[in-house]
Amino acid sequence: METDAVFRALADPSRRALLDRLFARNGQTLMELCDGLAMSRQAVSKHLGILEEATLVTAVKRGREKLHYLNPVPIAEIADRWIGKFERARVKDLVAFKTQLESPEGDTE
Amino acid sequence: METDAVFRALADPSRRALLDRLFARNGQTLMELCDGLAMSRQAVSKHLGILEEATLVTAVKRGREKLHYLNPVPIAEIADRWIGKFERARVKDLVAFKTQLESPEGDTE
DNA sequence: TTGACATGCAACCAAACGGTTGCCTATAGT
DNA sequence: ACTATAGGCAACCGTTTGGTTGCATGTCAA
Repeated sequence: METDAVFRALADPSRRALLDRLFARNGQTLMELCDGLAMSRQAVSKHLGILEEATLVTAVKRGREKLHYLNPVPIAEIADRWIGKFERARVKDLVAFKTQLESPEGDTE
Repeated sequence: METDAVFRALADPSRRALLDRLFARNGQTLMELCDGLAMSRQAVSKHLGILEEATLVTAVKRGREKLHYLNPVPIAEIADRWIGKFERARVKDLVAFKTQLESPEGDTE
């Protein structure tokens, strides 16, 4: 897996927002994903292209539309292979504790 | 936590390499971290500044040196709060896929 | 105290990035 | 057949980014 492409794709808040939207409802078209965002269709299309290149999003053409699907596997791989090595065990309890302290609701972003 | 700063800090391969180095041996000085990298000292210093701003690295001055320490908490928090939900999505999808395999007609509920 | 060493600061530069606009292609609906 | 709709492509633009160089500051050691 090209780890770098995944990290760079995740670096932009608009792209993370797009992943959030696909997480909320999978298989959306470009137009649907544009809806409500303060960006041109072409900007969203570029972001989706970057997400596709990082294999975080898979797209299927259906007629004149293009349906976009979230692929969480690369993220999970990063969590497993890269983040996991940073002393997951030692920190796990601390995170749970800190999370509870900071915001019982938890922020998604 | 400023999630965005962490994601942006992680987006650069040189910075991830620096985290790797600190993971291998914690508490290194700027000079030590420069060693072997094809970059000027100032470039490394900038990277460390960005990592510090993202709270991924903590630094302590000791005399004329500055010791850098890896702080894995922000990474673990991301894994927990943000990546975790996509992992759950993956599990869900796998379950759905498996269900469909087992009963192609779909469940009657 | 003088010189070497570790780091900080600021200006500068090319390249990448996020976004726009304009135009083109293909499919759907009437 | 014609028109509206969904999307793609490419040029362009301002800002950020990753890097450099030059100089300043602070600290150790002789």
